[in-house]
Amino acid sequence: MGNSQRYVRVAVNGPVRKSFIYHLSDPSVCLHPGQRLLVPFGRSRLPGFYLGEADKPAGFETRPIIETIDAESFFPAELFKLCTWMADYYFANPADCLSAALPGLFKSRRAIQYRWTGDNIAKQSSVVNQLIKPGKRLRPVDIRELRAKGGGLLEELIRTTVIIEEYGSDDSRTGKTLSGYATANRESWEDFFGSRKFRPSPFDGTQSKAELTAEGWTEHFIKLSLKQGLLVPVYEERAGGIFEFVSARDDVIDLKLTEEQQVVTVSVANRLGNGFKVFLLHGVTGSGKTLVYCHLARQVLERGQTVLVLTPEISLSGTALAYFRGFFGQTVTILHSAMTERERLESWKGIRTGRFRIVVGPRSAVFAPLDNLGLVIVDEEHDGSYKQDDPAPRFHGRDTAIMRARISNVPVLLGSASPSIESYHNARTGRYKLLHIGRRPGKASLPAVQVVDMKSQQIKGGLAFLSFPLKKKIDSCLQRGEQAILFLNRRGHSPQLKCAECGHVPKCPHCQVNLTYHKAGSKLSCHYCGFLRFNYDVCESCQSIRVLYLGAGTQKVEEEIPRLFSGATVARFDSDTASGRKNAYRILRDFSDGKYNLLLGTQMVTKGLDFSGVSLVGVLSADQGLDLPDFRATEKTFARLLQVAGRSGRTSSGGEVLIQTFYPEEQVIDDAARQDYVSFFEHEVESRRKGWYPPFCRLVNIVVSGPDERKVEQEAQIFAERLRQAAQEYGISMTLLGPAPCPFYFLRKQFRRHLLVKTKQTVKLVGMLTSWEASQARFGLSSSVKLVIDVDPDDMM
DNA sequence: AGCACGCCGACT
DNA sequence: GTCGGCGTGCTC
Repeated sequence: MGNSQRYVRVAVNGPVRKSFIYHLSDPSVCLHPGQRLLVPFGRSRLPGFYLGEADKPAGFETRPIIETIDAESFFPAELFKLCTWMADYYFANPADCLSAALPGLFKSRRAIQYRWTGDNIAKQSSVVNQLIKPGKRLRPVDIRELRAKGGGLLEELIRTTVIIEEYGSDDSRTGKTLSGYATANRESWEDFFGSRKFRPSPFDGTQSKAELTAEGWTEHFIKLSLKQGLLVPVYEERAGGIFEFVSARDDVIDLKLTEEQQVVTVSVANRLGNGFKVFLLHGVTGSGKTLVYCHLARQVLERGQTVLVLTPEISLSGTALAYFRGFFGQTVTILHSAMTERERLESWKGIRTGRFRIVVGPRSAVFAPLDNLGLVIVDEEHDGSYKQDDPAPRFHGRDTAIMRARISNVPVLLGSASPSIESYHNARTGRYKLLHIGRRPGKASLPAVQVVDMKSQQIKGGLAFLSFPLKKKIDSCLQRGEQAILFLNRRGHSPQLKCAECGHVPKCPHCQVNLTYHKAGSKLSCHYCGFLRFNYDVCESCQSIRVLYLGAGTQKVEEEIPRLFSGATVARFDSDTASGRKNAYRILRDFSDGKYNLLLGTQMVTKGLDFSGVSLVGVLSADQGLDLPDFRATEKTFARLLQVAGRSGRTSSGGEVLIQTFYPEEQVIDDAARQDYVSFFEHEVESRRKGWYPPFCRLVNIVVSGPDERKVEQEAQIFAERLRQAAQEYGISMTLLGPAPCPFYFLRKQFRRHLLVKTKQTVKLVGMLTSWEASQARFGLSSSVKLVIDVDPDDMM
């Protein structure tokens, strides 16, 4: 052997953003980029991704690959290229990027399962006290326990086949998903629960586990009741899956394109098959962008190619989805956050095999393994949910989609009623081709918008959230038998509790932000970390019972509405009422069927909803977020106002919108009221130019966090200093701001400082960071702090 | 991320 | 004297 060894580069998941070199014990094996391999890593064995061949490394001995996990690579060449681009651009671990492209059921670490075999019984009893059932899976606790005993015990047990490892590349579970439980035996109910502290009533129909938990059931009681035969599990039939929530609009296929829509369609269609180009479609709300997408997609299919369509996160509402289903029936698949892992896997397989030729989904759908791509569409391209910021890779779905189109050398169409400043700037400067639709089809016209100054218009002694003009409008809307949408970007009951005697405000012990009062369950909740506190009746500081409930969230407004409007039936639509896959759909369907005449909600009501009965939209407060230290605050406010206003009068003429604000003189409010995007853009782009923000530079946000504030500050300072030096050595010109406390400087028990880099040379900067980190683990920072690097952040909170 | 190695304080 | 705290460094 010796010199004839074959060496390969492998990426493994985790915070180590570099590849590792192994040798193959069988040099004749054929590997493909992205193929999964099992490798020894430290004292454990991990799945990794094959990146390519390598030269014999100097300075260390390589270890051999244990085995290949999959017989082939799941990454077509173009997709592999996209993932490595993502790793390079967003300063991410290539393994994390590749993992993000695979269905959850494949996900590396969790895919490894351990099972007892029943071999070597003597050995078992010497290590584990409990009785071992052969074939039984080890629970995570068991594995942790074995690891804790140390000395390579787990490895030893694997070597002696007491335990076997399984690397599922596919799962063998039944297709059934548990949807909840039903009451099975009412007669014995009283016998069992009669003498207990916990005495639930039998219930009709199926209750999900979450619903039962809300009523006080514990895991323990559910298990006991199943054993006693009081409850039975109810499984969901998978057939149909997600589509039961998205009814196809059969009528759309016959809709004629308007002249404007036709022009746009032809412009993009002419580019099909002629290489990469970015189009930006600026179309007013309700202008029928989705219809344009469908017509284009049809032409792509006719050319024998496939289409990738990205939509913002929670578009379960699915106007877009309903259109695509109506047009393309079974050739379109949807990737959705509400899908089960199993459904995702099915969908993913169908895309690979070519059964589905159109994919509609949120940012993660950018990885859809489509072959022979012909067109990429990004709907609502300005939407913040395209940026992933929590787990790495912290990528931007829209920008990644553009890169995907570039790699496949096909056109990409971005659409929005309020394009991001970056995209519109690119269109203005000629990098993108600008297309425009200025009119709604048919008789529908843009709604009339009125701005109400809350400084003078509050009902005296009444409710702070409702002005007299809005009250009157709602009254007459309901009298006409029409529907209204009320938008309030704040969930819960009261965002602040305050002691009337000492002024004390209860805060989250982990995050130092005000706790929001939720009436249901009488609890205080932290909207950042989920911290809960029950039964806060007396001030924790002075024991006074005079606690004031300040401000208004959707819950409080919902509660006040019946008193304010006789005959109002209100549906609340926020993440508290619309959680779970069915609730959102149910609320929207009922509103659409006219069961309610008011829909009150947060962000969620602004996106893509299409109700013909709605003639009034009330924005209870336009100002939320305007005073946050966020360079995108204005842009987000404008987009939100335009979106929500667009829900009004979508089929009839004469829709109305009323915006309540404390800043009626602000440019952004005025532009939103006139629905004048170009005016808004001109002002905003000028302020970005002056402040040197994107699109005139790019941002990299670096967050240092940890439990010890002094340490965090100290390490952030050290990092800033070294970063400055390194940038100088590499000849990178940049402006470094900070370190400064993050806007939320204390979250989840962690103190946070951030550094903001403004530069035109992100690629060079990220390259520098990569080689720095490769030569010095964790950039030489103490491991008592965590470092997160976010390239092109959406916000810097 | 894990996990081992190593150098200082509270115990038998 | 040793058990064990968690700060530091490494994983091909």
